[in-house]
Parts: sequence; structure tokens; C-alpha cells
Amino acid sequence: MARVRMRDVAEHAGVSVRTVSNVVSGYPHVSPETRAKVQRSLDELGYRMDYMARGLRSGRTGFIALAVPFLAEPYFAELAQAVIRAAGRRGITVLVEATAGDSEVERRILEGGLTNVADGVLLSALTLPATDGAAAAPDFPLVMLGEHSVGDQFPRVGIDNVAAARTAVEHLLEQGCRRIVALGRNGSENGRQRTEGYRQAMSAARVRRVNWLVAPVDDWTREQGYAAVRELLEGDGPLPDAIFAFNDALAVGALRALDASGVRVPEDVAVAGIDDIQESAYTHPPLTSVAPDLDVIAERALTLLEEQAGRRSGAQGAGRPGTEGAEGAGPEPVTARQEATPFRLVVRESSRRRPPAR
Amino acid sequence: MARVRMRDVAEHAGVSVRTVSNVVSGYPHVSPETRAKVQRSLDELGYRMDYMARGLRSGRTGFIALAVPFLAEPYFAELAQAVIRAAGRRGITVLVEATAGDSEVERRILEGGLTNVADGVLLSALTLPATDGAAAAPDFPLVMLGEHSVGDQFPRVGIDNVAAARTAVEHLLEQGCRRIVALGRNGSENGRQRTEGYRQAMSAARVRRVNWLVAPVDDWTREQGYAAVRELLEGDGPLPDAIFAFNDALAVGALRALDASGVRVPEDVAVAGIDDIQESAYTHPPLTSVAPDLDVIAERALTLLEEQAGRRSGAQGAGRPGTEGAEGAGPEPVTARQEATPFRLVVRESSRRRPPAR
DNA sequence: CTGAAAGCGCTTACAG
DNA sequence: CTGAAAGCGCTTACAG
Repeated sequence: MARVRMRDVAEHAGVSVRTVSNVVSGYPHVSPETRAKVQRSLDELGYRMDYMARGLRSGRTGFIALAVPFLAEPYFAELAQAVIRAAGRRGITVLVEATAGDSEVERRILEGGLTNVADGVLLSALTLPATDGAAAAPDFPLVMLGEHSVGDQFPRVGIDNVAAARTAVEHLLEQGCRRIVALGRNGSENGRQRTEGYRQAMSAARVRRVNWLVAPVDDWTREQGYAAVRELLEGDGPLPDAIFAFNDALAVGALRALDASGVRVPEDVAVAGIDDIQESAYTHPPLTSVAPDLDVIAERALTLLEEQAGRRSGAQGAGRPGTEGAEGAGPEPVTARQEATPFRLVVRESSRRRPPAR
Repeated sequence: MARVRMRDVAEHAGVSVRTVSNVVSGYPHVSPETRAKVQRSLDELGYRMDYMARGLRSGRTGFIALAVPFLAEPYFAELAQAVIRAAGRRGITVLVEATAGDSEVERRILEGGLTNVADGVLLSALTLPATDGAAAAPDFPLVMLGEHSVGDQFPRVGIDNVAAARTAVEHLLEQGCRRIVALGRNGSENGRQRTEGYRQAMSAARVRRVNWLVAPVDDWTREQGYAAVRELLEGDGPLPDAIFAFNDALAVGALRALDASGVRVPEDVAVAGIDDIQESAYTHPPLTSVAPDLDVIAERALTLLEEQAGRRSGAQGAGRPGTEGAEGAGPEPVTARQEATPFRLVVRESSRRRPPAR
């Protein structure tokens, strides 16, 4: 019951390993009879590819790495799920790394810490300042995932943060809200962009400055949303009539704080968030949110990764040829494509203050 | 800027690759001067281990595979997070697979589908009937994770389902509830065990049979919890005075259904679940739940995996030696250890009907 | 404590 | 369309 290698299959079928390899990897030019014969041996012996060996030889591992800050945050869990599903469709296995939002860890990944183990890297950075990595474009396939962008030397796939935020705030304005809190500023690039969307919407609606409210937080978590809104409610200013949370986790925390203080939603305060995590359909009341299309994000990210890999290794995919003397024209500088993916506003009870127009 | 190999480092430092390998892998018997010299070359050249090559040679990949049904389910996301964290502490990288609860996929994993890529497998099976795989103990390190058990030929790490369920129901009984719905029966082994816990608690409290209520579901999701409770409320029987949900996702759905129907929690109906997912502290009202210790589960599972790997390869760890002629005494039958990990009841507002005893 | 060498299981030009 | 052979970057007995 020892390990079955290609050589064993070849002997069993009476062909060379080359032929077995061809059959296994789906190389088209194999005679049907040979293929059938080999397939029979494959099945009979229960052959299973050794991916390590293939990876060593071909320079391709069949893995991609996905690095997210926290897998336990619903948004990232749902994103990871979408990536794993999309990768599965392409026969790619996903290696999940949790960075804990540690910029040291994120930097290491940007510097290629995962390249020996993965053909490409999907990084959902949290803390990396936009100036970082400006020095060098990576010499391996890399796509930034989700909202955060690190300068623009890397391709990124995600929604347009400014537009998403503007959409949410415009919706609140349409409900008749004026005194709207922007909940979530925290010094991140993403936070700046969502603040900008808020600003644009408020400005376009000519809301007076006295009604522009900002509640800063450390992280975009339920805890922070709760704490920030508690503080707001305990202050002596007049109540806001709406809260725009920079993500749904913050909104969930905000809803809990409002509930605990007996503030009615949406009658007293309307609430909207971004991400449309699954939880948001079950809050009290159900949460209005801007929904990114995670499947589209995952698909595009993988496509971009493949494009980069293709560009890097030439047409026929010579993998890791010998001493790599002639590197072609060298890895072409990847055009930084910042793809904005579609999103839609999902209106639920938390912001429904006016009867829907018929 | 070609790839730096051990050979390059060896030349640069004026030693053999053997020595470089020794330094890199932390082999103790290297003279301090040599070590320092090699280290300098390592740093200077920016050497990075090729894990594929090491994996091929040593028979050990440095990966473990974690298979869960859905990464987007909070419980599994939090479990995965705990596993990744624990693995990181041991220098192990985690490969995450999503089975979608497909028994075909789960069976394939049980048959070794991931062994060529991972040193061990952590499987959180959902649908596998207990009879499956009874045929053969696996010939690779495998630990079943979480609540589901597939017979007892595999080691399993998780809470005692019967005890956890009993604890939750006993708590509801203590609150004065009598007419308690068991929400979640679905034909799974886990479901049977939690039903048994319910039965034990109800029976011990001598609750009359007319008050034993069961609400079956397909999956343990928010959707199903919502639908089942809607149906319950629309029926013509008297209302229950408590709902024991087999997990928190079901409880979240139940809370939403009760909220939508204007039923007050906990005054009219008390609610308790199992899992204590992060979301549960933010529901309306906050949810009482039985909390497993995911960090303990992850740690124990990894330890068990290592024990199995050790048993399999002999003391000095000869990896994959030659033709493996002498397989020792063969892989010893792994004693099926069903480790019950600790849990605690977290009481929140959803079940607090009586003033706490002082 | 260190070197020279074999070999892990694959893929892939090179011939035929 | 198929074979024989080299080699990917490591680890590890075997010598010394």
C-alpha cells in the first residue's frame, strides 16, 4: 500500500511516464486507446498527484494565497468564501493567511513572503499606508482585494468607495434625514474615501455644516460602533437623525447602542451601512446596506492574477526554465488596474422613513 | 535578480549546501562562526526557502488542511480563525477548503484527497453519516473538528453535544420556562445528540410531554431558524415560552421572526442557542448561548495531528525513506480519542426572566 | 562539525 | 504520438 507514483502507473500500463503525465495533465495529443489504457491503470492503482513534486518541477504550485486581516470578521469570511469558490472552479486551492491587520505581516507579504508557496497572492490589506511599497512593484502576481488601496502600483479589485458611500448617504438624505453622522473615520485610506463620499453627498444636498457629524473609531468592528454611538448618545448635543456607518459591523454595533438606549430606528434615527453581510438581514431592524458583488470581485481578481502570471512566463508557460538566462523582456511593469466592481443599495427597514414611491 | 538557492548561498559563504541547510533548519551542531557566516550570506542574498522542494524531499509540507462546510458561516469562520492562529504559532500554514457540506467532497477528503498537499487534515464534516468510512481508518493524520462525529474510528475534538444542549435547556427551565421548543432537528448526528441533551433536561425536570416541542429544519442557518419560527407562530397551538436553538444562527433567525411578529423576548418567549458567535452579543436582545472554547479546540486538534504524524513516521522522522521497505509495525491503529473540550454558558438578556439570585 | 552525492516525483525539451 | 533522460531545490544517510 505504498505510495503510487507515475512510474508505477507507467509500468502497470506498459507506457512511459511521459505518457502518463500527458494523460494526467490533459495533454490533448494522446491516442484514445493509450489514454483509456492509462486511465484504467490510474484508477486501478489509485494514483494521486504529488503536488509538491509537480510544483517543484513546473514552478507552478496550483495554490494561491489569500491574506485577510481577520477571518472571523463576516465581511472577510464572506469574501474568502467567494474566493475559495471561484478558485475551486479553476482547480486552484486557496491558502488562507490571517494578517491580524498587522502592517509588518502585510509588508512581508508585499515583499514576496508567500511566493514560494503560491502562484499568486490576493491581499486584503488593512493598515498598510498608501506610501508603502511605492518603491518596488512586486515581481510576482499580486492583486489587492477589497476596499483598501496601497498607492496605485498594484492592481486592485473592489467597489468604488467614494461612490458607495455617496450612494448610502444620498439614500439617507432622500429619506428626509439631514443631521447625519459619518461613523467610522479611522485614518485608513478606505476611511478617507468613504468620508469623501459622505462629504460629496452632504455638499450636493446643501446640508448646513452644523449638521455634518463625524464619529471616529479605531477599528470597523461591532464593539467600536457600539462604543462610538454610546458616546454620541451621552453627549449633550441634539440627536442626529441618521447614522451612516462605514461598514455593517459598525452599523450592527450602532443598532445595539440605539436599542439599548431606547432610541427608535428608523423613526428617531435612520441607519445605513456598507458590505451587506449576511447578518444585516437579521438585525433589529434589518439594516440598509450597500452590497458589493463578492463573486464578481473574486472572479476578476483571479483573472487578473492569471493575466499577470501569463505575462510573466511567456506564452507556452515555460515555468522555471533552467538558469532562466533569457528572461524575455523581463517582467513587464504591470499596469495598475484599479477595477471598480458593481454594487447596489439594499434598502431595509433601518432607513425606511418614507412610504416607498409607488 | 534570479531566484536564490541554497547552492548560491553556499558558494557565497564558502561552505557546502549541507551546512546551509543545517543553519536554515536550525540544526544545533554548527559552529557559531560558520553559522554567523552563513547567516550573513543568507541575509545578503535574500534567501527564501522553496517549500515545494523541501516538501518533496522531506515528505513533509508544512501545511495542514482545514475543511469546513462554509467559511461564511460565523461559527466556522471563527473556528478557522482559531485554527489559523494556533497553526501560526507552530509555524504551520493552513490550507482552507470549503466543502459546502457536500458528502461527496467530505468522503473524498476522508479517503485522503488532501494528503499529497498537507501533512494532516482537520475535517469539520457536516453531512457524513456515522456509518461512512467505518471501513477503513485513514492512513494519514486526521482529526475531526467540532461537533460532528463520524463513528468513533477517528479522533475528534469538540464539545460534548449532549451536555451542551442539556446545559442550555436546564438554564431555560431554571428561568421558569416549561413549554420549550427544540429548534434544529435535521437528521444529523449532531442534531440527534443535541436533541438527546434536550430530552435529558426536560425529562429530569419532569416536564409533561405535551410541552415537549420540536421544530425541524434543513440547515442550521438564520434562514431556517426564521422560517421554522414563523411557521410555529402561525400555527394554532399555544405559544411556547422558550426556544432552545441548536446553534446561534438558528437563534438569530428565531429572534428576527419573534421580533417581526411582535413577540417579546424574553418576557413572552426566552431564547438560547449554542456556539456563542460574536454576533450573538449584538442581537435584539443579546442572545444567551453555550460558548465552546475555540482556542482549546484548535490547540488540541493540532496536538492530536502531531501525535498521529509522529506515530506514523518513527522517532527521528525519516520522512519518506526510499521504497519504504520496512514500514515499522505499520501505522498503528489510532486510538479514537473523542476529546470533549470545555464550554460555558453565557447568559444574556434573551433568557433572563428572573432576577439573578444574589 | 562539514562535504560530496543520491534521490524525492514530477515536467519537458529533445529525439525519434 | 511516445520514450529516455535531465533537472527543479531541497534533505539526509554516509564518510571523513
